[in-house]
Amino acid sequence: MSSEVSSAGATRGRPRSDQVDQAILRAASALLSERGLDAMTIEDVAARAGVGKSSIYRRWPTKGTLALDAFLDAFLAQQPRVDNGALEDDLREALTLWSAAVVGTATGRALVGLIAESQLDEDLARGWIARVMTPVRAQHRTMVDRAMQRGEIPADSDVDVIMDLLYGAVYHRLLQGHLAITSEFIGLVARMVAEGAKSGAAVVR
Amino acid sequence: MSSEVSSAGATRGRPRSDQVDQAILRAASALLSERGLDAMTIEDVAARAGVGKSSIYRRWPTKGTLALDAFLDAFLAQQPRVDNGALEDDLREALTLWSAAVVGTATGRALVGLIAESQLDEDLARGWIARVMTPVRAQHRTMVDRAMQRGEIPADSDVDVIMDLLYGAVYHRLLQGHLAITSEFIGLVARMVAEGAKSGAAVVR
Amino acid sequence: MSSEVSSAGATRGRPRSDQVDQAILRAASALLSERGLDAMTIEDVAARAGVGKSSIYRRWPTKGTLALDAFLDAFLAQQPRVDNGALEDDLREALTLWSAAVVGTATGRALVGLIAESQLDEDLARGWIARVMTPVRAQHRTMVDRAMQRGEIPADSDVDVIMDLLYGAVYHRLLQGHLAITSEFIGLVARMVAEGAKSGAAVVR
Amino acid sequence: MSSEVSSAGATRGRPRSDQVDQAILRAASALLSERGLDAMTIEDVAARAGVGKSSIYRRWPTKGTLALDAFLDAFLAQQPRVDNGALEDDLREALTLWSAAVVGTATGRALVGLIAESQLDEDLARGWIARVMTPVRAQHRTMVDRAMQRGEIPADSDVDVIMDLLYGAVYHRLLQGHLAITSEFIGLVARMVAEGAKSGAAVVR
DNA sequence: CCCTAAACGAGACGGTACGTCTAGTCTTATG
DNA sequence: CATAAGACTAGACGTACCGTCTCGTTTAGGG
Repeated sequence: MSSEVSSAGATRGRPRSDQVDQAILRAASALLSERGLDAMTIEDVAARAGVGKSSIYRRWPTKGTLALDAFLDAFLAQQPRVDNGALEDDLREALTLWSAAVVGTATGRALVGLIAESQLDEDLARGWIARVMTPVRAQHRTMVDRAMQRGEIPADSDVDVIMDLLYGAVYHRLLQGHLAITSEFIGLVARMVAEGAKSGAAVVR
Repeated sequence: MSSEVSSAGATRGRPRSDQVDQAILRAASALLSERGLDAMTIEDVAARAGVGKSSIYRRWPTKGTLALDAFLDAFLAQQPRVDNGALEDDLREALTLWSAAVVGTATGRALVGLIAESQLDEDLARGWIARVMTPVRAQHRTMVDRAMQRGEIPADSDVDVIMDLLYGAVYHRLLQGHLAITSEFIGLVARMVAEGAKSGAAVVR
Repeated sequence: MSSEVSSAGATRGRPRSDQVDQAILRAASALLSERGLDAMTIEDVAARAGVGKSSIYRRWPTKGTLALDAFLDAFLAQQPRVDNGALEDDLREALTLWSAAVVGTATGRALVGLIAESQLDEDLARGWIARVMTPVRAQHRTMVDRAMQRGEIPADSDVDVIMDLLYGAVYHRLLQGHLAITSEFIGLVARMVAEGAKSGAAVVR
Repeated sequence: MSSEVSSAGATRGRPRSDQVDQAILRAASALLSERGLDAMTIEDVAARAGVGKSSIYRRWPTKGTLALDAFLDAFLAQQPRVDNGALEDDLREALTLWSAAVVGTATGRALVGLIAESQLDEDLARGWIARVMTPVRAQHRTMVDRAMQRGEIPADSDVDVIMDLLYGAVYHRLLQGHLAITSEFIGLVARMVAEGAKSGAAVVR
């Protein structure tokens, strides 16, 4: 978000300080965890980082985009690859790891806040898709790809739909809060999605 | 939300005016549709309704709860019962109706804003579950109940999980915005959920 | 400046609080004396008065107009009438009293700051003329009027010019700071203006 | 102001560029005329001159001192010597020329802004006296000196007082703005000062 | 002819105050 | 008592400049 590749080699003027980058991200990350996105103000971040407000606005256009970068520091590579040889097992394990990272944690509260904020902040919405959704889906998509290669599910399955069902269910409970995300729930979701996929239901006819 | 039953019959002083109730709701509803929840300020609602701010705060504790009431005016009974004799058809039709009401409409924007806001406003979160989630789910749950009675799916299926998969998928795309909600998508979701349910995957073992 | 006569008797809404008025003026006055107009910030005034910034902006459009009101509290009626029976004596005493109030005092620094600020703030410039220049000149003008009635100076003298010469000289030294305002200087100024007036030089031919 | 004589002959390193000097002064002068001293920011001057901010700060400690140099470019030698053989005539002509240069002109606005700023900037105040007041007064003082040599006014008159009366009056109207500077006003001022001086009123007894 | 120290442009840096906005509460006069 | 109006404290917003500080890049003199 803050990275802008200089087209030419023209680096004129005083270069941005990495220390400042780090100080801001650390402060933002801390406040995000402690108080949530809503209570994280730019002014507090600046004060906590020992930085002028303009140094923040120079780098991030909105609170959300800053929070996204701060969030990624914590969320980075927290979703490891899994491979159990069977689709249902892979799906269950992926969901279990996801829920461990997210349910009842500071990371989870930050994630929910970012989704809420991204409804209002177009920059954030784009960044969210590009830097969270896409990588995480790419990572998890390999589970489904392997199942297709194994012949466990049809080769022409719509992977996106499978992943939307899988993650949609847990995000739904996380965001609406109408029911708890238990291991039983995760087990049922994984089994249903796997069964549905095996039956060829995800093939576009 | 706004109704507070006076415990005794003691109704002293000037009674609350229904006209004021209506004026506030009409103004809130209009602003909600026009500009979204975030840009709908209590001050604007008061001005548009020709009402003092305190008359709003007397009735609703937060912006979100007011917006919820305003939203329900529009959303009320917009989700009709369907019955086609086959689970997949019922699910597809329900999703289709839901998406027609929500995708790209003012109602949809309001719905998304309310979900976002409910992450910050506990009163709203409770109201949202009680007054939107619960009724809509109850209404749609009958589709699954009928399928169980027909023997189309196992009698001990976990209906909540089925519904979370069904609605989770579409809410996911609505909130994350990573992919469009097309009729193909709806078709695949309905088919996969129906197939998964039929295979007995939703039964708690 | 802050007084606005309500055209009708319509006093709707919560009335402005006199306590707030006083608190703001007291704080502004203190800061004006301590640090001068330039270092007197609206934020400091609000903090010192225990008042929201908007309560200041509601009353005064600019820092200058607030400072003017604060200044008048201190300057009010500090320029008493004098009457010695001879124009030169009157002029000298008036200048002496003025310089005592202004040279090397907090009031003087405030006065100089206000004149400087009034070059940038049209509202303040108007207020300064209406509420400082005009009253003070009216008060001192009586000295010249009496001299005309006595026949000491021609009856058709231009009183404005006489006063501009008198006060112009001391303001000049006060603002330019090129030379000190001594009692000798004041004596010479008073004498020259009195002599010039007696010689009929101030009569428009 | 910008000239600093190097004590030894040690002029090592890259010498200051005259082009830069000129570019800064030209930009400052333009902005000073267009928008006044208050709206002339160092940042704008640098941008307009195509110069780094540090090149300005290297030469001038404050905005005021820069503005003074910029002002002098325009004001330089704009106040020519006059000699009519009679004090009153000389005074009137000097005031007339001064008012032509200053009343309602960009130069006048700059002058007023500089006087205002010099109340806050000690460096500027010193520079103002040394580089504007003193030269202009020295120039105009010759009028009074000639009158003394001619015997038109007493030889022991206090020339400073005479000049403070003369210029005090017009500066007063210029800065306070309570009354216009008309040719009638100038005529009366010149006559009164001349008459007062002739009567020996400016002699210290 | 190279060396080196200062000037140069650009622009980042920590600050500060601005004037605006909204929140939610409080205080009037009027119904 | 409810109401419309609007003042109240509080505090974040995003902007604008300040005066200082790094950068990489000239540009001259002195060796």
